[in-house]
Amino acid sequence: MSGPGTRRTTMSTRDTEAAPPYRYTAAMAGEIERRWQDRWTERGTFHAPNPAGPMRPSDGAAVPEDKLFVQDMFPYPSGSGLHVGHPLGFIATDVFARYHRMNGRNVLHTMGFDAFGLPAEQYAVQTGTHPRTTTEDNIVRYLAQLRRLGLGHDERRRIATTDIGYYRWTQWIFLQIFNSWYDTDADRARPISELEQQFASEQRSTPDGQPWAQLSTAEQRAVINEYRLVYLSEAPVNWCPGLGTVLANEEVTPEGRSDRGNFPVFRKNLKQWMMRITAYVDRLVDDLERLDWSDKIKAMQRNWIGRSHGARIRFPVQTGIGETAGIDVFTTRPDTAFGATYMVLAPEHPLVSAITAHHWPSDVDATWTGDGDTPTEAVAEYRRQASQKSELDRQENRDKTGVFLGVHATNPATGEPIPVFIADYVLMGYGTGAIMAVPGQDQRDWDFAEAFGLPIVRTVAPPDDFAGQAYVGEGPAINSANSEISLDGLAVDEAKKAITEWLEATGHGEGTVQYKLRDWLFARQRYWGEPFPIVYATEGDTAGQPVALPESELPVVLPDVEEYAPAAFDPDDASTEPAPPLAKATDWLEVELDLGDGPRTYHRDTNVMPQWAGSCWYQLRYIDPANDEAMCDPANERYWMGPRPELHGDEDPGGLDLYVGGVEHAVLHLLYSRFWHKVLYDLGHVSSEEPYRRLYNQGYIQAFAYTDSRGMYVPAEEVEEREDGDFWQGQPVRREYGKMGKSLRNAVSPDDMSERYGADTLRLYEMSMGPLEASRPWATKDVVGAHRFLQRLWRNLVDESTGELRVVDDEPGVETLRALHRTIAGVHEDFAGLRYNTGAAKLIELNNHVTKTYGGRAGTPRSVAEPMVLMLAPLCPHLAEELWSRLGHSVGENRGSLAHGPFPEADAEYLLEETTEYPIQVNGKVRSRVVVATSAGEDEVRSAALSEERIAELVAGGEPRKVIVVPGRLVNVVL
RNA sequence: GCCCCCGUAGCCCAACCGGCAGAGGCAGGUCCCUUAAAAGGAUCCCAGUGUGGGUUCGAGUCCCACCGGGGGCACCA
Repeated sequence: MSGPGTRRTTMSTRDTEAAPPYRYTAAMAGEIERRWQDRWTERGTFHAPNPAGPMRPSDGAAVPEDKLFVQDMFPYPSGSGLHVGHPLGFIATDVFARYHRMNGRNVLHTMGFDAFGLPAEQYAVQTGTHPRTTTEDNIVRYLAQLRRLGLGHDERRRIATTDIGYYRWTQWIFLQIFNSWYDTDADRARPISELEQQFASEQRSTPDGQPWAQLSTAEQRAVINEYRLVYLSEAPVNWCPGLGTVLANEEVTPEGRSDRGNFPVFRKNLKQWMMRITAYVDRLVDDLERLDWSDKIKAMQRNWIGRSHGARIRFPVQTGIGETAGIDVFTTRPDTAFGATYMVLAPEHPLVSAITAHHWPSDVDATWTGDGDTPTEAVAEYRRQASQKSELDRQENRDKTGVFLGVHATNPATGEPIPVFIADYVLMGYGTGAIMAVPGQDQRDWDFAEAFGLPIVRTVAPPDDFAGQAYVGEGPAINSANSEISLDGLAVDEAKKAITEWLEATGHGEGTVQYKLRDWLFARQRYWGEPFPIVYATEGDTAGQPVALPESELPVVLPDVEEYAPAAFDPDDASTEPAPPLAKATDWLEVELDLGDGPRTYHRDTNVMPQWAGSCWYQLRYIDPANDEAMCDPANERYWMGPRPELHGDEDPGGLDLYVGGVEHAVLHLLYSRFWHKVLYDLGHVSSEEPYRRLYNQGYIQAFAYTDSRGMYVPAEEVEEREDGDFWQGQPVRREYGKMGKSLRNAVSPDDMSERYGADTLRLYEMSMGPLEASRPWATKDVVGAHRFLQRLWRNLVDESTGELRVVDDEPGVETLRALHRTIAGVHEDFAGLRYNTGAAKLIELNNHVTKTYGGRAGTPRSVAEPMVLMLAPLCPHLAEELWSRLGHSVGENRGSLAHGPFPEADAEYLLEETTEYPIQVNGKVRSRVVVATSAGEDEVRSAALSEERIAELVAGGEPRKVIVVPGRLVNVVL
């Protein structure tokens, strides 16, 4: 009889017979891991005390001055759970936190959830399940997966952005920003009340000059609203019918589609909430220099902000009805103004209609008219065509097109008339939407000039051997003089300075700075997000004006609604309008409030905040998660995040000590978060000027994926790698490489790896497969190497057949002590520098030495075993705790846990060898070697090398030209 | 098109300020244990650093050009 039951019995009997009973197997690892995870929870091992509030030390002791705040970019709890790529950063921060905790620092490390977001909402739309239910179920699942990895989080500090107790403070911060304005003189945000005082005391005059006191309440409010850091504006925004919401610029891809979901995005004029991030633009750029971030991320932020210095120049032009208007252009090259031979406006430029001529000049060039009978006609047709071009069309087709407006402007530098065109290579969204075209020094202008037969004048002399068209490099100015000024002969920088002074003196323009960054569109017409703490009066002269709720009205809780969907829109239908789901929550919508002028009826704002809101400030809530009085006690913020110039230099902006996450948030989360933090700093709520002092971007774990002959993905797990190729179920498959996930059918789950090897093995493998910042391929077959190492280490300390400790009190030999202390010194450096791959290699090397030396003896000397276990602990904490406790540390301080140390210190005595072997090179090639005392001076080493037999032979009695001695390294004899 | 990063053994990766190319793991070979097997033990094998120049006593490391891979930006005035 052979049923499934019989078979299983046979196999398990075999297993138990085969493996010694006390071997470190996956089953034993699992048992050890669960046991220590329970102990850590019971004992609150990773609870980090705060200086103030409920988390201050229970015995009244002061918190250690030496602290470390480590943070991961918190995950969105998706329905598909974690794959082995996700925890790479989580494990890395855990190792870092554990290492520093063992070295006596007070370490804050926890993890929460970025739990508002589209997937739960879309699932709700499909199934009717409340997004909160889906979200909370997913969080439970994530927590189980995270727990299994043995992450040493302070679980008291977990938050989810969807917790009402959390988003109450997100709303509070919104109100702080709403109730602030940017004082450009003081270069900081200030409370709105101070602006009101300035108006009331006439220290500041109103925009139209009317005395403040004569304005009605509604008028006063309207004036104030224009200054707020959050404001409503009617402007072209990114409308995404496919998502039913508007989006921020940062959420739209270069192809003009939504970052999430890849739906088409249309420009549409809508009234929307904006955050005045542009007020902080200079500080956001300049303070990058004070941050310990990779150059790559800094470059991406600088790029996005796009600050360029240049000048604004006004070109006079006659309108169609004979009036003089001015076309403002922005240029980074005012020095080339003498070479501006024509002008171009963006097709959407507001001046176009006003200045377009009614008739073509008699001598008009046929290629300039776009086949229109009149300029008006040609312009209308060109505008129509331009509006229909998608972003992609624009990028793919870079042939220069445009039409002449039939008018000329005057180049203020030369005084010459120059023709004015519209062309779609000039964008309305950047600068002033108009350019002076300088074909001699700009390739785009050159291309257009060639297509339209326009004159080209060089104003910078290219080098003699220059063979290109437009010349954008350095060189002396030429052809650049009028009766008042000459730039000729000046270098580019000098010429810019000189012309800018002349422009300012003559009123033709002025030096200015231009940015690509635009204000942050902050509202979403979705359900699953934070409601705005804003209401509007329904009657009276202030009706329709936004009014901030007082703090006492917080939180504004998200109401339940019948329909979660914003509305079903055709993703390609640009004519649709946002229809927020909250507008349908009628009971919630209307509210009776007394906001200072008696009870009145208000209706609530129906927008919700974007997902980025909650992640803008979560580090502050980790610090003080249970605080009901404030988002965060200032004493706690100062301790965990305050500047420490004595450690980090005078320019230290403060912020948490290590932030690890993927590079994909370079211009979204990381920019928004810095902005909010700076507002909070200006308003005095935090002592740090930046949220994240040090940022480290981990690489991605990718994996091979396989497609069959039809191009369909097959489960990567089941693919056989053979010498003649890769096969799945006998058929050949093609190998690809990409992100791990469901769509490529190549995801590997951490639970599965824990099942097969234990979480410690998984942790060790992930940390040793390469440097943290590098992306690399996952290879399940390699995991066994990490497991074997742990088995060997276990075997060096525990008898596999009896379970007895095999550790002796003998003194280790000097070779072993040298190996040990070299390892200790190296591991310290590697762990502190996040180089876990080399740290792990050093531990394996030491263990190999121990195996070789003591494997055949009665046991491993305790004085080697203990430090080895302690050094392993940050990487493989469960196994290390288990061995540490078996080594007899089960009682006493820290109740036998090594989580708080000690961590071994290297003894300098064993780091230096008594003798050093020097390789001896002759003309750069190693010919021999010689052993001398480490303490030997250069001369001794030199003579030892020269008197070495083979070298003496090669030198053969002559005088070497040169002998180079590199102390501790080598000797090179040059003949 | 422009900018940044990376090319070291069959594979993943080490190599400090330029100083003996190899720490570690996978795969492979041989042997041991074993009726057999491996997630056991021992041991061995493997490249001259993408290519071509240059600087240097000496280059994986610095410089130049090119090739290949990855990423960012892209008609930004």
